[in-house]
Amino acid sequence: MVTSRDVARVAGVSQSTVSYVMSGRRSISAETRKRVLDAIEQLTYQPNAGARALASQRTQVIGLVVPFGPGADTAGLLPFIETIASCARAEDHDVLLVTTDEGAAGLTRLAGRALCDAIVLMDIEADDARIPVAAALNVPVILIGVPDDSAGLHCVDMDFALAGTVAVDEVAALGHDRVVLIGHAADVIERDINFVRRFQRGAAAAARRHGIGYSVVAPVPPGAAGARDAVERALDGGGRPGVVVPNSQAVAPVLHALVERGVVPSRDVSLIGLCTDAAAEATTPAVTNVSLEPRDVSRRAMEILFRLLDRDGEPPARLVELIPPRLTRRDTTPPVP
Amino acid sequence: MVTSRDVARVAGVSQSTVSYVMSGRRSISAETRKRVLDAIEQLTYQPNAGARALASQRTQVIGLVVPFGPGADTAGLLPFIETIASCARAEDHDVLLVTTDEGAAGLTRLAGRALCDAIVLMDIEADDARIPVAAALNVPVILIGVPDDSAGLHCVDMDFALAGTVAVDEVAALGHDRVVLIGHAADVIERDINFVRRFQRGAAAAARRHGIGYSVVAPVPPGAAGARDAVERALDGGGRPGVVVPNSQAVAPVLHALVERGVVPSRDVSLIGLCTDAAAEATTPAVTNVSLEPRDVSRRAMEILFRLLDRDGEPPARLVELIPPRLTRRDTTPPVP
DNA sequence: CTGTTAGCGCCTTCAG
DNA sequence: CTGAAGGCGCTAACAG
Repeated sequence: MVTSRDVARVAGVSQSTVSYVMSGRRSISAETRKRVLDAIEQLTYQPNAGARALASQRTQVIGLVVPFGPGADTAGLLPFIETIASCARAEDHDVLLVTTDEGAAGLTRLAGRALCDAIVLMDIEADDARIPVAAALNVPVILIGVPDDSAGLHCVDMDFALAGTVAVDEVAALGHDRVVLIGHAADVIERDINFVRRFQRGAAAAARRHGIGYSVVAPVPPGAAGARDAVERALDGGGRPGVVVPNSQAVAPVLHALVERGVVPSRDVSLIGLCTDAAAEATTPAVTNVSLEPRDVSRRAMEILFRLLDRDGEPPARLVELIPPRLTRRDTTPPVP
Repeated sequence: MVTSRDVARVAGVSQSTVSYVMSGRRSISAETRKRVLDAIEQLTYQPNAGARALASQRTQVIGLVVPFGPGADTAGLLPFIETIASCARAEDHDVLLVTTDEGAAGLTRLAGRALCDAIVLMDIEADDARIPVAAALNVPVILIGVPDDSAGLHCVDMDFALAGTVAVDEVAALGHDRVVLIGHAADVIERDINFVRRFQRGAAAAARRHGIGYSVVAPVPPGAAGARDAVERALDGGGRPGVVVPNSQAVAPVLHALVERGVVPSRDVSLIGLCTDAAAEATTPAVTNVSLEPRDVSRRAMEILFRLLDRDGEPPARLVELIPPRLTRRDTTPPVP
């Protein structure tokens, strides 16, 4: 292993000068700097992360707590992780992965052992036992998701209420006289991730405003059978409803269940999914969707987190930030009149 | 921050005794041990990771290099990451995420800065520029994927050749007189991940052995149009072919393209996908599949990696290990006669 | 502008 | 069975 002392010897300077050249926290003559940088290059020196962390109290690591394990909404997770990793690297940080099944213990471990400088916490439940623990840590924490009480922690999430509004606005604009939400599986509802409620609230309010019918079919068991049954109930009211599916997992099954019954989306019904663009384009026909923009959410979360890490950069005053969704018209809705 | 000296003071012992109680590398009287453990509990002491790494030359971190970024096979990635994280935690290690787009630089950073004790490298190309770099590092490396030349590194992968064999064996057992492979997108073939070749080799050999027809439709552009076109060509030969789709992304589109044409899987053709069980169950109807067992592969990889980390535990003599696939019969093939 | 020095918190050898 | 002491490699005062 090559240390900064080796570099110092080769460059003919003191070890601390090497340190200062790397950190830039002191002015160094051009000539000395060059000698040091040359020595660094020649020896392919890299600073030891543990030693640096010990001395500086900075690990340059972001802890990321992701929902793995049973019952996790594992589907759209990758774009989050990917964006978070890339934002971290852009600020010269690395990402340490911790899984949700460690619970609050994972958080205290991250902070207590000084494994990271800041934490991103995903998969937040409405009444999440980890929130008070997270709030008491001595490192900044950002939540992706909005709990009932964030205990003073900053949160970023998609704007599910607005997503509901946007979806129902579109249904109304397409001239339907009623909208049916085909909702979530029972376990998701029970876990009480509050986006379910938030979406429905936005959708219901929009329906009321437009004066169109509003109903919810839920819970929807996962798989083809559950979707078939839900579609059956959704079409029960007759007419030409707008069908909104605020559940990524259910979009494809519902679509297939409709097609199976000979119901042609865009002609007989309108179908709008709440899912990623990738998922919306993967089905046949491609589904008109309200997108969850995981990348925007993650990017914003990291922005706030790094502001929290800088003592000078003031963090945003607003504790909760909601990222607006985007509607993309595809093949399961007719053109807007 | 509470340190081991604080614990020592409270317990009335020396700091080194605290260290020995935690590591167990020295026999400690029952009474002393209890006093120390009580103090640890009382103060909720946790050892500082940086200090420990500096002193012990062990970070208790596994570096995981995952294929994010453009053109990555992002689909079935999560089970790998999840399993690797869980195996790491089971051995009291954490996982540091590095993305493929850092290339070889990511590897030298992980090792050079002593950010981790060992590295898992995924998404290996046949002629991968990172292999020689990885082989020269001073930390153990395990490859998930098999390059042409592993430079002495241990590799684990799915047995794609056997997967091809198993799929075609099933097609033959179902009485089809020809099998059609609906292959990969052009970019995957060009990237030269060698599983494409391996699968086709196994499939072709099996077809020859059974004396049935064998043809490949490739490249297949992503999306519904590409699938429709591929299905058209696949059915061109007439009769009642067995269709094998060794491309997770294409399984659903191909299925839908078949249904669209009024071809009923299991009655008119047999359809076998190469994909995860989750993906196979997500379509309607559920697809008979040969599963890639990412969990088995990851588990085995971590097993080898930790053996490589133990100086006493001898690593397996065999450098390349292939995990056998598993065939699950679902709704797109008839019952085996 | 540069060098010297005192830790950061823990592991581990050497003494007892 | 336990303590004392040195050092892991780096940062950041303090002293010129």
